[in-house]
Amino acid sequence: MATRKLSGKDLRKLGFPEGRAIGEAIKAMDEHYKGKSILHKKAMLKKVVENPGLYLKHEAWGPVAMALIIKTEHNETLALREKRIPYHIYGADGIEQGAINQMEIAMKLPVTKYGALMPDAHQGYGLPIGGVLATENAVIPYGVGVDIGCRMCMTMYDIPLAFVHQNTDELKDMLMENTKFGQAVFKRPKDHEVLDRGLFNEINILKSLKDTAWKQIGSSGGGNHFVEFGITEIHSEINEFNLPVGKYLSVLSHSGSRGLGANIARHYTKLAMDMTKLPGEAKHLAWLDLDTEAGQEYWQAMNLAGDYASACHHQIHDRLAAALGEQPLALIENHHNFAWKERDADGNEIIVHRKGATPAGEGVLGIIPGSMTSPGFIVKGKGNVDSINSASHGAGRVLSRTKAKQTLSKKEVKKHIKKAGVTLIGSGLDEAPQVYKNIHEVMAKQTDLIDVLGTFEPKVVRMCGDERFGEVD
DNA sequence: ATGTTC
Repeated sequence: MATRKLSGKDLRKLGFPEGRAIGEAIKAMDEHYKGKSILHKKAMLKKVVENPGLYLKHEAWGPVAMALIIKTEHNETLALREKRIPYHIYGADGIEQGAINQMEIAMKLPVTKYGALMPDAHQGYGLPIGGVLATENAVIPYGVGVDIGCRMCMTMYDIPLAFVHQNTDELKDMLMENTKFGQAVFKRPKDHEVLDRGLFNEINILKSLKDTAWKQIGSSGGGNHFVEFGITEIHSEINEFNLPVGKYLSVLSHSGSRGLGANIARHYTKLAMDMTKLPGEAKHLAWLDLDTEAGQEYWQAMNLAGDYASACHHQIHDRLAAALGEQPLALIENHHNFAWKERDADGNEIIVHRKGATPAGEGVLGIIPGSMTSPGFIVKGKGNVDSINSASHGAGRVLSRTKAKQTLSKKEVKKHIKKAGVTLIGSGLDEAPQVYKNIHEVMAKQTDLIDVLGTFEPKVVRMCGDERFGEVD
């Protein structure tokens, strides 16, 4: 039987309204009706569009039915508050206007209770990167971000530092063999408990993502993600790791939840935008009420993506620990791009979105990376209410990716990296050290938010991209 | 950020 793909036009003819239902139906046919005849598909689509209520729990047609029903029931646009709630900005003089504008809009949402802008802030989608937003009983998918549960992880080892200087090539080989960037994945992915979670079989969108999750586990992705060897220096005799003051060979990684988190983010953002219509300038800040099924689903899926991101880091560090032939002395990990249930000063529950911001509650440990040629910092939160217990998640960009490619020269960047004594695999001009703010200046803006326990100096770095670019001549 | 447009 001939089977061609049905187009959006075909679906409109069958009575599908403009909007997300068409996309969901095309996806459902791709996933569940491949090989079925055109007549069969059309008959099924007609039944769903005429009576979506019957198909809400259907494995294949549930998302289509949901999109059809939402389309017809929720259409009123909600108004923003006339006046924004006041909020703290850390290091306003170093933050681009676009990021501040986005934060001002977020502070006018009817669900917003508190907000703060971190010193590494820059413009993003919806909430700026470096934005912290506390809401009441609502979660904003784009307040969390696309790379759900993206995080930092560091392990420290009892290995003489001379090893770093004498065995650069060996460390490079370890990174080449034990990390995967871009589209690359491991031929034999390691199993992990997170892949066995029942949730993968309970939520439709997760069913379709389980395979991707299995394939990509332990990989790093692209963009600003990295895995690097470097030297950690512990400054204080009193530290959470019970380590003597001194220097330690360390592994530092930055990456997130890969395709799993990206698809969860995309799916629930669309759902939120259908359910919560907002004025144009605020549309990407659409939220899901936590009392709704969609809100509960997102919350569970977000937490799963966070656990998956953690599992990826642990596999990266497990592989490198095995390559080094040592067990780590200590492990530090913290995530950003996430929403947490916390309490405000009055004891009320708030939903705290940290989109590119580090949790910094009292005594909470975290890592704030600089760039590949400047130090990162092991920090301990002070629990400052004005920042909603948060700090920056890095130095922040000063050059956009496009600007970086236009203005920087490969030769100059390579020279700068070589001069810093850093060995680089991969990367590109858009991730050159020059695209980031001076980390020392950023740290100076947040002394009220965190204490510094130690520093990390990158030595052998791997990022996504053209391997020949990173090679030092 | 992402098998980078339903």
